[in-house]
Amino acid sequence: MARIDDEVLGAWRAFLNAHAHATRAINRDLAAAGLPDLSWYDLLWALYRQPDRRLRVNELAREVVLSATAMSRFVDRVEAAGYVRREPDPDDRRALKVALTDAGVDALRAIWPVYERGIERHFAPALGGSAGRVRRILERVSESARG
Amino acid sequence: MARIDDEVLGAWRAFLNAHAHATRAINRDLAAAGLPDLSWYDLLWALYRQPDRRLRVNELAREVVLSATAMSRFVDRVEAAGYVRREPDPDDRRALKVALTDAGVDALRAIWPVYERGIERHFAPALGGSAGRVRRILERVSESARG
DNA sequence: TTTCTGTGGTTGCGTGTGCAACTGCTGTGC
DNA sequence: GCACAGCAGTTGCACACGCAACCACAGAAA
Repeated sequence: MARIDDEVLGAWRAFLNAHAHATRAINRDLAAAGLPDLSWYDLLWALYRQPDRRLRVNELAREVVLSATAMSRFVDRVEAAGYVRREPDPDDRRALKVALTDAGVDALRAIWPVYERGIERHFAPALGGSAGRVRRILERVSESARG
Repeated sequence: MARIDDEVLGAWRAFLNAHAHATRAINRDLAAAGLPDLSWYDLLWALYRQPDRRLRVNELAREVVLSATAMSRFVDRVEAAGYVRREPDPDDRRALKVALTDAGVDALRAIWPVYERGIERHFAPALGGSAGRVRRILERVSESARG
């Protein structure tokens, strides 16, 4: 049933399992602390990274790998929580800028310690000294699958 | 905002992105070929691996990392497609065995070529010669996150 | 200008998911 | 034997997702 290299297939299966277990574990930790989902952090962090802390809905969707539909509704929820605000884009009247609010920055800071600890406990130890190598490999995966 | 090693954090973010892009790419290929989702393959394959091609709903859920709820309904769909059959478990009248049917084996064989090609195109090239190393690292991630 | 193609964002619909609550059964403790 | 804690599996509910269809606007073409 397997013609491709067994180690490659094994790596793929391990990849799927590792992702499922690691994200579940971290989301469990976050929920236990009464904090929102991992994906909320990713969204807020994507905005925080920007010089003006703003991104169009579209760009945000690409940034956290979500469909435009899902992002539209996701922004609804995060906006209802007060962490972001939709603003008209002066350069393009079709578009909307999603702007990080102060409450959003607070949320980011509240989530990070638990998230960080999750990464440290569930992910980092397995890397040993190969973090850089693993990073480059996984970035290549993103790259070649994005097309 | 980041106290942990930047390479570790970078590896984590690359991990999330790689997973999102790779599974999307492969699911897109499968859908284009009129084939079911990647997760269907995983379910069928988990059964195929067993000596008697049977697993309890519970075990199946652990195998493909899904909640019992989700698995119950997932089995509904796959059973409706004729790829598996629910059978009473003679050893425990609470439990049900999910048995792979011949049509399920056919489905497995139909899906595999497209799936394989997806792995070869979107995942394997990035590994270079490190498939074994990556596999072991990711298996350790599963391990330490499963608790 | 006017038209036409295309893009940004949202919404209706069908579908997938988890949690909590439930049924039916197991197995231990008494 | 009989109660009772606990597990296997399913279901009601609330919520998240993608696709296709839609509206408003942009930008090139004529």
